[in-house]
Amino acid sequence: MGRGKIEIKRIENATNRQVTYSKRRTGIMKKARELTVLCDAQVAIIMFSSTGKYHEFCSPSTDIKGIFDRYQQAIGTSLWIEQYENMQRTLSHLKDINRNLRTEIRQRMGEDLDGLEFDELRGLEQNVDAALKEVRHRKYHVISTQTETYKKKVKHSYEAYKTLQQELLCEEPAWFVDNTGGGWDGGAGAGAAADMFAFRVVPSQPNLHGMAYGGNHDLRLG
Amino acid sequence: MGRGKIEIKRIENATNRQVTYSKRRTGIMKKARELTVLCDAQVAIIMFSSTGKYHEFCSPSTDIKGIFDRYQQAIGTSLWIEQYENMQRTLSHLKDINRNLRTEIRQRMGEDLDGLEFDELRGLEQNVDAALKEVRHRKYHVISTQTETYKKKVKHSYEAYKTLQQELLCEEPAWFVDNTGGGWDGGAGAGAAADMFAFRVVPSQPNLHGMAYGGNHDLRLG
DNA sequence: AACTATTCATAACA
DNA sequence: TTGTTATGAATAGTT
Repeated sequence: MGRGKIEIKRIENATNRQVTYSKRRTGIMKKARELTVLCDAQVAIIMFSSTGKYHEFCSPSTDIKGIFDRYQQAIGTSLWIEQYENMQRTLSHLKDINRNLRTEIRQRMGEDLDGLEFDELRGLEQNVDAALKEVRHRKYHVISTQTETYKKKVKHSYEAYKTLQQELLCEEPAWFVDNTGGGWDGGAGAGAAADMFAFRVVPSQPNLHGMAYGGNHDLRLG
Repeated sequence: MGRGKIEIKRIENATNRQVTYSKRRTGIMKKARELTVLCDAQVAIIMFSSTGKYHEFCSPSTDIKGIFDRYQQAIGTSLWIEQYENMQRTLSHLKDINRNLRTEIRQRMGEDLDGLEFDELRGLEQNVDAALKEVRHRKYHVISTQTETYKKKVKHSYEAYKTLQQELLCEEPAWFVDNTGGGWDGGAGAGAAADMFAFRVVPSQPNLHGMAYGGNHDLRLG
């Protein structure tokens, strides 16, 4: 079809190649459109020229993605579907784990215990009891560490004050005398620290901030 | 081209349509192959006939997936990417939630407490303490329910025995006399139930079966 | 981008 | 189905 038969091999002349690509591409697209109409078929064509230019054809009433999804189904399984189904599996596995974790937390909070056997309840009790001891231990550790820290701070503060007082009394006693009325003593350090904790600890809320141990979790699935 | 020009519209005769589909399909595939060779192009074609039969063409040195990946790049972004990224997001969100849940469980087990403030520790302690009370309460409920059940069973059993004994003594006293030596009494019911629990409860393992509250969880991510 | 001499694809038929 | 063939379409080389 043309002024002479041509051999089907790569056209070396780049211009010629480009022209032929353009003409034949149009021809194929037309044929595809005709096939679509005449035979009620679904057709998708994607083409890249040697210069990287891109063209596509797709029968109406669908799109490339639609035909490709169908193609993947037809071909059995593969390409993205495998990847996709893997993710789906991972997802539902994660959801299962999630559900179990939430159940365990609720049970560790003393909820949803109806399904448990006696032995399980006893095990849970022992475990929670042990945990409670651990938490208390840690709490005491933290409070005593903080207390020590405050004792040291107060002590340092007191020493700094003493030093300053000495220096001032030597150099300029007059304006400082008024402030000596209340007085400081070494024992005040520990006392102040203890008071501070008494204040911080006792009146604060039973419920926690941060990780919300008050059972305020969103226990639905995310 | 053919023994007469045809109008480009759906061929109503199904057989004709099928024949035309087959012939024209072959034609398009040939054209595509020629384009591939002549113009050094990449071509992918997917076709579905109206009867659902599937055919494809793909230029050599690549495959359908390859061309589609290139297509998606060319078109910018889209098709499955959005879907895929949604799943990816959901997945990593679930992983985050799981990690938090595991952390909470560990903390409720008395582990990983180093990062907690004093207030958090105090809240955790109160919460675990309350949970412990709940679990104990439930445990006592279960054991007392079971005890009641056993009491009733033993009582019924005893009554059945009494009835049977009465009937046998009236009708055929001879062969039954040997078995009366051990004797049953009303109080034995409660006693037997209590013994059974003593046996079931005391020697069993500290660790639990089933949900494994012994801390035997796989706390890595699934 | 048009033109046209050719070859090719295929509609109807067997 | 598959093959044949008369005919319309596609297009290679040219302008």
